[in-house]
Amino acid sequence: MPELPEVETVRRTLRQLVLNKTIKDVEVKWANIVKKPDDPEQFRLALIGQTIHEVERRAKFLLFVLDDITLVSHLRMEGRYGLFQAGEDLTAHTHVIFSFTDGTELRYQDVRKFGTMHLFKKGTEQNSMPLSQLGVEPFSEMFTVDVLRGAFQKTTRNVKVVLLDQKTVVGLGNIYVDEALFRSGILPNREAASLNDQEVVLLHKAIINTLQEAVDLGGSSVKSYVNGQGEMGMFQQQLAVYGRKGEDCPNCGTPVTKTVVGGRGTHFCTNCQK
DNA sequence: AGAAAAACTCGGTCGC
DNA sequence: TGCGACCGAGTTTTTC
Repeated sequence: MPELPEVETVRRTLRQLVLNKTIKDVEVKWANIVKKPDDPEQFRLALIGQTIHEVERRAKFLLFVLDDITLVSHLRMEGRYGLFQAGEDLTAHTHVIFSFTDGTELRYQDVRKFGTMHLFKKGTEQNSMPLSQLGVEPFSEMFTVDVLRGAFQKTTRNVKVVLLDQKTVVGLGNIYVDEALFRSGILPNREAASLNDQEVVLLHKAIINTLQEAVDLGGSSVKSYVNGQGEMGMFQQQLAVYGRKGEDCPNCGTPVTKTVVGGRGTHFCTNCQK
């Protein structure tokens, strides 16, 4: 579930909790979370003694910047981080534990075990998967109307699929794609190349506004998401169509429709979106 | 080359 | 109640 607003909120809340802490030990309880290096013991040894200098975000990835390595972490559907005291009872689904020298622990919990962690020599993380193919950040000045228009014009895919593809603009997932398309009055299954200039401008603005408002409200707690301090987000209350099949469109009152587009559950208003 | 499809990661849920 | 099939989100890999 975590898309850009949720990951950004986790980053901000977690940052205050772990900055300047030094890793004393690491316990990997579910090895498949760790994708690089292959061997969880190498992962552990590389992290011991490292201090967290910054927590950054790229697309939907969290980056823990350490002394000379970067830990790249993706929460996928239900991954979450929390700070605990050493010795506190282990909560269910705890798969990786970072113990700090001050007696606290950063624990990674993930019911689905879909999350991933990669270690890189600091500065090399952008050059290889999973970060190397990512498009522009939506809040960056690099995200222009022209970038969006260019991506739309060169494809036969529908607009929702293009927006979910992280190679153009990053950070949108199923929730915020549906919301941004609703705000711009565009049907999700429209062929991307069929959008006119005005529609691209509206959509560009809607993407930025939707994500920014969601960040401002701490993300959307649709299923299990909480931030680094265990708090829920508030943006789920602002969702116009996502997860609201059959409910009244907030704009016109028409019941919200749910279909499948690009293999994903897709919500929209047949009256407001063309 | 680009796009579509499949694979991958799992526990929860559904239907029989 | 048991159990296999299926679902889902985001990404990577494979196939077309």
